[in-house]
Amino acid sequence: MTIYDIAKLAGVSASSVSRVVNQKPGVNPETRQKILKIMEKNNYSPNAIARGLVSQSSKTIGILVADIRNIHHTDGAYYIEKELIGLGYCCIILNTGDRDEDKVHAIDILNRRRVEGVVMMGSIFQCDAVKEAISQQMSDVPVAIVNGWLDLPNVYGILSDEQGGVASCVKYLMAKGRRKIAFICDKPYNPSNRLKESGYLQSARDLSITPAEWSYRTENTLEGGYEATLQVLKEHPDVDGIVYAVDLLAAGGLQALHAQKVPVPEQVAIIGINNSTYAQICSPSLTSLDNKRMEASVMAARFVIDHISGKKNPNRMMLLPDLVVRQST
Amino acid sequence: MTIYDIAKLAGVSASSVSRVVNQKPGVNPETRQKILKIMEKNNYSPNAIARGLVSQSSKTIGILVADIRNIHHTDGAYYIEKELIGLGYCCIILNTGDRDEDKVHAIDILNRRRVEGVVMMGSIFQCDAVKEAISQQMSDVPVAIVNGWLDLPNVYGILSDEQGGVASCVKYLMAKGRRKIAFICDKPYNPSNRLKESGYLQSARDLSITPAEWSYRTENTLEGGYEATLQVLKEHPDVDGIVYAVDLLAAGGLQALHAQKVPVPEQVAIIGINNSTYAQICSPSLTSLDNKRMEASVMAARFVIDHISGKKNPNRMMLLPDLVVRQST
DNA sequence: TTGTAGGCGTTATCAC
DNA sequence: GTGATAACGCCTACAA
Repeated sequence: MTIYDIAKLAGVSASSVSRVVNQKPGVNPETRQKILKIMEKNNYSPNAIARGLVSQSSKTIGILVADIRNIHHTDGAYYIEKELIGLGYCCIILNTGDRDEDKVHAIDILNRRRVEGVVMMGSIFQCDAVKEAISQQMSDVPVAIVNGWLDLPNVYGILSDEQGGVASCVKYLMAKGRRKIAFICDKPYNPSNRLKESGYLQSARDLSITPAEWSYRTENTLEGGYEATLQVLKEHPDVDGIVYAVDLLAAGGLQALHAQKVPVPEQVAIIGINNSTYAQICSPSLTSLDNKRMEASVMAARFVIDHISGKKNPNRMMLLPDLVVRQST
Repeated sequence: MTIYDIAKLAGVSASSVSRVVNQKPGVNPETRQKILKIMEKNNYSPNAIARGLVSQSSKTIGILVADIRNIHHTDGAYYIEKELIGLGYCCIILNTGDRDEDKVHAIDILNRRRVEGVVMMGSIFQCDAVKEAISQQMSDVPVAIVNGWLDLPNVYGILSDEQGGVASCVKYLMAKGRRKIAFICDKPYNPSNRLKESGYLQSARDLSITPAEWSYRTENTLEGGYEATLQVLKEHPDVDGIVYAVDLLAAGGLQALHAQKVPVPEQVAIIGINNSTYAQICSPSLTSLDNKRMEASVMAARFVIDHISGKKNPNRMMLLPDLVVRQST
């Protein structure tokens, strides 16, 4: 059912139908009613693809996520979709995984579909491969990176002060009298994790330990946190505080501490990052660093929209995390 | 940059370029190389919108979710996207919320974009409003509903035996000697929850209680589970088992039981549903009903693809849940 | 092997 | 207030 079909049924031209569909003036009220009625009867629905072709606008935004199952990313996607849907945009969400070629491939897919903006969730998109792909293929649409940044004119970086955040976690534990503080990070060596690690290494210099020997890496799973924590306990029986790069790891660590009958927070105090539901569910509940992912996601969507509608924004900004104190410290 | 631009640069016609782009035969190898080189140099990328218009196929699938932040739904979306991306499809994910008009509106959006298939995640899409919208606007594309079903020729229902699942939870508790078993369900009165509730009510008839007085409803949040559990303890101090409709509620319940110094599972055994990460994180870890959401999601994607490629499948099928036993029982 | 012409469904620009 | 007509970028006969 096209505007031509409707036009034929109504005994008018396609242009008149188009005017009615788009609620434009310059059509006789009676004709309009007639057309409207026929459209309704045949439940006509305009073809967004044809519309996109002629108007040169897809009304589509791409969202790139390493893994949509990671709540931390999905939460952001929710707010982005919410911001955009009201403006007539749809979101195409692509899971890229963490391989460079797949990230570039995803950008290619979005480019072919002529998306009008892109939001990338996570620091793994802060890499040369993505930078090159953007500058080659998407140099004319806004790209916002949540928790990352690339030095290109059309890229907006909404960063979180991860380094300072982790440092504040360490300092909080120190203020509580802890001196043997370990750090357990998830594996992917992405910019975010590097910052977290360096935040730990720097602030831990004030401790009576060799920080590098107290910094661990493991898989971002419950088991990963469990195993790494056992290792910490084995290599450093005198540990009295652990900062985990992610709540999920802390949850796994908590189970390891329980298994070893180590009282939390009495003997070992622990802190997670993300302030997720996991942190609330754990027992004892987890003190966790709120790194403002939601706010960052909303900003990302706004920056993309603003760019489309010609409004200016700074290319780079940083949000400051807050520590949410619960029972584990 | 269009095929015409490339054609001009290469001194050939647009159709030759088109043939090269689509890797079709009937073009001189040398010409092909020349065109290829020019495409590369100008990093030409075909316009999927124009292509969609002429080929009458959007290569797009819509995914409807009440709330993408609900891991239970997102997990499914992940598998669906994974199945489809390799076939050249992209997914548009829409958060509908639970209001009928918003669900219908979402269907309208997908229809305008001429999606070639739809997957709806969750039983809330099993309702008359959606049924009417589908039969009016999307009667010619496959629609798969995960955990729901509508009696229309183009709709596939991949159901989970929620009723039997909850009944088996109750029976498992009975086999463990429990006799005072309560049921706490989340609020939305959707088909899934009705089935869960009736599964409880039926199997609880074998107990020495009045089931209706032991069946509760609350918000689907940690606090909801907490409060409802306190209420159960208050109204039925002799409770010795609780089945929660969702792991998150059980996690909240666990906190309430802890707060009231009720030992789990010694005094009260509890079971959740979904077998999510929450169940693993809790302490004690939660026995939980695995309702095969992942498998159902993969099936949904398959059915949609099969329908598009002309393969037949049953309109309705049911997956059987498994109980995953952990420490809470 | 190559090029031309028509059409996919819409919108926008003109005439009338 | 209306209706032709030409784009938009691509694909596919069909003709050369």
